[in-house]
Amino acid sequence: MERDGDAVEWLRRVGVGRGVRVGVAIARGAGLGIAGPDGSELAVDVDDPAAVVARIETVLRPRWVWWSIETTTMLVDAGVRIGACWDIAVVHRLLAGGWRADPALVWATLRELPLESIPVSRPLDLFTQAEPEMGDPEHPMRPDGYLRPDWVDGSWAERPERLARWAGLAAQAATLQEGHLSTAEQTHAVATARAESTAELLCAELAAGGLPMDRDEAERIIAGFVGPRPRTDADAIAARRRRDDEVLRHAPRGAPVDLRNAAQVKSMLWRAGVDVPDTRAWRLQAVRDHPLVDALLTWRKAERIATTFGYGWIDTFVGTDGRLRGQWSSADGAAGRMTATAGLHNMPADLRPAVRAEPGHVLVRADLGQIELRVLAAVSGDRALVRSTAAGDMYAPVAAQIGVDRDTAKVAVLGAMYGQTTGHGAAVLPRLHQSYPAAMRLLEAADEAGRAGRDIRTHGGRLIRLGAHTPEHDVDDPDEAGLRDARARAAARGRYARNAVIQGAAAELFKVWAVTVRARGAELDARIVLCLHDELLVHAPASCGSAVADLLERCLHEAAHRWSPDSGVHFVADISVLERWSDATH
DNA sequence: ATCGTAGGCGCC
DNA sequence: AAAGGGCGCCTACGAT
Repeated sequence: MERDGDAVEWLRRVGVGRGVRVGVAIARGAGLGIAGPDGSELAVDVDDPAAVVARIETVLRPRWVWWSIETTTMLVDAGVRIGACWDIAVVHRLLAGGWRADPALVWATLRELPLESIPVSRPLDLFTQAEPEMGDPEHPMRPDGYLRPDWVDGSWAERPERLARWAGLAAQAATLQEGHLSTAEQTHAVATARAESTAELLCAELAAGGLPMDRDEAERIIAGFVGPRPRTDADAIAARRRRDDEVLRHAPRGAPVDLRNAAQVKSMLWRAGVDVPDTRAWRLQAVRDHPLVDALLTWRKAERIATTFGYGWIDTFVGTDGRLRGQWSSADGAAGRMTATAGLHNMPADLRPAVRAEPGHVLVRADLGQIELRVLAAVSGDRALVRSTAAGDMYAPVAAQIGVDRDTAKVAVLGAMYGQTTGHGAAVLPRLHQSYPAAMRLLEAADEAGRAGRDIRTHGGRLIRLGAHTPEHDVDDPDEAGLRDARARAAARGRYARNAVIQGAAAELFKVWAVTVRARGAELDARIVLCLHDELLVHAPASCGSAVADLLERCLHEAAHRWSPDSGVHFVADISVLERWSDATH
């Protein structure tokens, strides 16, 4: 191991250039460690490790390898703009499923050591003895192959030499992970791993940057639903009372009703002559001509604003700079879609006029058209379905092919992807099978795996864990209700798996698109400010609006090619340059 | 008092 | 015969 020296020169010497993986470990106040592709390590004792990383990034543009989100956050907070990374925790979740992805588990998994025996550090007390040291405590790995618990718990960050070894270990872990990905049956799992890693970086930037909001406009919209901002608690209670009374004055006389209690609402409706199995909005919509029901539905909408997207929401999540900030996760625990808190992913359409470009800027919005159906074509390779992706509106050729109207075709296709087999769609399901056999087989195979409790992988190689669930035939001696229950659960797992292969693959393509836009948009000063499953919102200088729109389109085709090079599937996006998010013609 | 669950609803 | 997936966030309620 070397110490200090010029990091850029050292990395050049060990063969690092654009896209070459470089292990890195940083800790404020303790410097940084970096590791080259040949296994050599360099310890750098500096006060500002982020600045060193930034300089290396500018000159060499490597692919940074790190253990987890802490490094990502530290660099983003320091304002360092990283081009490409390999996030070991993110790749571990992709390969192995589950959420836990700390270095001890990742390393034991990669070394194929028993996971039950991963050592943990226990505080010393009267009943435990200090463990005898195994091997050299200055090295992160014990002779038995496991990582030292004290290193995992944070002593890797104590000195530059340790940081260098930690970085070297990260580089080794990434190489092992790449090996596993390459031998998986998925051909493009390595590309997915890279994109998923960089998506995690994008998430840190989204959390730091936020979504530009027009606070006054947001408050105006909220006021329209729930009245002006209450000045006192008594004010708030009175306003709430007034909203409740608008519903209750239509209610039959009798016991007082708490509108926030579904059971009481249901019985109130029954007393008013409305008999419903539950009080969900889509069910009540059918009987909206009843004044009580209409008042209740109006109340629910306002209540949503009052409780979730009201003044409190603004105060909590919109900063003084007018940016709405939440936490972002690059892959949920199920199929791997991005998630966000602070209402970023479920902001009511009514509030979207308040999402607005800053002065001198525009929002460029792009959303993918029929992404799940196109993804189904790509992952199944169904020849007929792939051909129909040439159309801007895929449902047109599909409807023509199976001989039904467009709406029926759409319901049938969505039903097949989500596991719904009743209603209009189910009737034409046999025709879907006839016309698109490979696509339907893929969905059925996933469904079957889900029912049987067999793990599956998405197109990009993400493990969907299904094995922890008991298959129905394994339940011993069930009673009738128990059997019905077990079957219902198995069917639910089937639907889950059926959906996961599509939703998960769509999420992978989306992230490749997003990180491509992130990379190519930098020179236009275009920043992604929102990712919404099939939609990107980019904030850019007004002079770049049309250039960014073109970029989004080009990046989509580049991403599709990278994610699924030989599928021949055509992806489409609806792209517009806007001042407000809501200005899009929809 | 703190926790998990259920019903509900927003978005995709 | 019947069966729609995911997420976050709210409230009420029952268990601990």
